[in-house]
Amino acid sequence: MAANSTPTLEEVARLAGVSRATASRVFTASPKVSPKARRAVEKAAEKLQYVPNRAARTLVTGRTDSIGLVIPEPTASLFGDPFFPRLVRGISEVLSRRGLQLVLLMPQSREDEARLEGYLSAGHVDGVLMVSLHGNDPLPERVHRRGTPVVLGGKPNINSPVNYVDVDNVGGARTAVQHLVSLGRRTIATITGPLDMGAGVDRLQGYHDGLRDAGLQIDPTLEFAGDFGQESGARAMQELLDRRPDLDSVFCAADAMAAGALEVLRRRRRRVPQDVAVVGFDDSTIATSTVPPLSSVRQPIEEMGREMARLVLTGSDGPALGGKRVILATQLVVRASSVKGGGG
Amino acid sequence: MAANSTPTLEEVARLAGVSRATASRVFTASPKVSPKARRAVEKAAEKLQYVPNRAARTLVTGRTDSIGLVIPEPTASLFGDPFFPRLVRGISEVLSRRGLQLVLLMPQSREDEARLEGYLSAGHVDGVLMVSLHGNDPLPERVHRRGTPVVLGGKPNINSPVNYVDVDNVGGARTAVQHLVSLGRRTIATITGPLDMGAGVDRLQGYHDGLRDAGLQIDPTLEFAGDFGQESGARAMQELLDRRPDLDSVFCAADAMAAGALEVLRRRRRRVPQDVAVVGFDDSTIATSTVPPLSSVRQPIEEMGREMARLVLTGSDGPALGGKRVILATQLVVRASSVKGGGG
DNA sequence: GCTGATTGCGAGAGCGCTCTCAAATAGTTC
DNA sequence: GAACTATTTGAGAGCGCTCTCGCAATCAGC
Repeated sequence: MAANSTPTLEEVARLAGVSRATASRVFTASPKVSPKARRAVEKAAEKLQYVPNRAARTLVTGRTDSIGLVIPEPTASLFGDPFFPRLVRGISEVLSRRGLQLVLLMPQSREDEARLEGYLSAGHVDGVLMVSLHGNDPLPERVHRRGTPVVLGGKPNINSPVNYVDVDNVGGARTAVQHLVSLGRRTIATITGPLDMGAGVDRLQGYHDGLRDAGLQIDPTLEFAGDFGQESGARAMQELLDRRPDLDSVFCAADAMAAGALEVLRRRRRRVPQDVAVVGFDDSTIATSTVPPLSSVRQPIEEMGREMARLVLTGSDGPALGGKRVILATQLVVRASSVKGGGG
Repeated sequence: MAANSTPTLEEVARLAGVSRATASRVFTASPKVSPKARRAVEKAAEKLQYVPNRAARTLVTGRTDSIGLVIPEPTASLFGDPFFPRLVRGISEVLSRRGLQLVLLMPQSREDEARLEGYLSAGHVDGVLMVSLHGNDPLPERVHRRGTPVVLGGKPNINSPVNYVDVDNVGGARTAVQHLVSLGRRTIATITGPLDMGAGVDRLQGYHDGLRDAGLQIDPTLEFAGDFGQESGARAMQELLDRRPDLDSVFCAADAMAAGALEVLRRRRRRVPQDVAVVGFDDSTIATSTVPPLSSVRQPIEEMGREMARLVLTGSDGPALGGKRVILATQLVVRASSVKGGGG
């Protein structure tokens, strides 16, 4: 009934009739404690509802047993959809097994990012994962230099000593274009992502590669940049149709943009896929809810998460080995936006 | 050049030629330090790249200056869409101003939840926000009882002493039904959310209220439960059409379910809105990308986030006052799924 | 029943910081 | 310039925990 505040190890030890050291050993799963002493401590802890104070433990061990995942606000909004939970699922799978806690951090502003750097540097986490940063964000390098293991999700667009895991954006985009070519399309436009992001650049690269494979010309009038968002896809489609009424297909670097494009195509009375075939990227939930359903490039998001987690853990054991990178394969999913009656 | 590890306050103080206490005062923005001493400390800190060790500070102050936001995995997937970033934006807005760090926690499994309870109880955060838990999850109460301020987003479906903020689900659903009634619809079906969630129950309640307002009968054959997901909406719509081919409208407790319903209506050759009017809930991005665009009930998500943050902060100042609650108004957005040519 | 391992335990130092308290310094007033 | 008051400063305790060390207890071997 008494409102005593959180119990300490000291109190548990006293109640159990052992020393603080012995009680500590029970909670650190550390060597040899007699079954009798162990039971006594466990019982006392149970009775007092004892939970070890994390700050105290961290102070002495230097470990926090948690890993941070940094997702800048704009990213979170764009990938609204399953990207985010799927990534977390993959990461968690690996961390859970090791008893580590995942904490997500979403800076909303420059100001937040500054605080975040302090947070990460202050030893709040044992390692940091970051996804799809814009431009050449200095954060990963800064944190890396301070000795915290860092793993990026998505290739940084500057050369950087930081480890990263990425999906094969180039290959995926190339496959998408090859698919359109195999369908007999020859005037293939693209709505690119932001070109200050690795994914944006790489998907455009893959588009170019695909054209080259087929002996087609790269034509700037067939390219228009979006920002991965639906609105931008609609705007881009309008512009492209105005410029090139003869286009017979479009590769969109994101499903959301493809959804925007489909809307415009419908308004302009172009039949999909007969007049214009459309392929997206991400294979998000949007892909199955558009009319017609969207052919899209699927990414192994969970696997990316798992790989990121694995990488950050090897970093936090040994010294951070610089510049490790892992690239994961993508896969084309064909639906009715490119092949009449195609796919699910 | 020497690889000395993270500098301590001691070292900064020595370099600045002051005592540890004075140096500490500089970083805690605490009382009177002479400009001269302050400058010396700041210079030393800059030179050593000093960042205060958070664990040590927490150990003595008992504060962590961070607030946890718990989002169970299934929730994160369902609200794929902007819900999540918008909520975070609202919360961050308030926390940022106070210099607090928001950390997100996404338990993926029962096991994770157990660890999470430990994490929260171990004093890792000064307060906890939780959204849309299923059933009567014991976590909030447990954490609350341990003395950590807790605020729920969404009404818990059991009576609980825990503070919460919710949107007016009853009122929103009621308005949606009134809208359908005003359109002359009389056979109004509903696809409900999961009835072990507050939002599910309340929206059904609002549906009933709306019918009652209009003097219409509550008819169980017009109700079918979904899980807020698109698939479940499709299944529910099929079932409802089989049972009641005469229905002239349907209120869906989530946009994703409405999207599933629209798909089925299209397959069954029912024109929307002429034959069947559809209204969703959430006013998510899905609402504008369906064909036709979806009338939907908009929720003030950011405001909910802000309110949650404010509430948890008052809790962490004074003693946690039990059972404070805040309900925020919703708003109907009319589009073409209920009114021909209607809305955006 | 004595010696030498082996195992279980407690004493105590100390992680890096904040904060109280009293000493030192600077500033006023008559 | 003495007597005070206001302002800065430093010494030191201690937050709750882990972990090294050395001692006590147990056990095996002969």
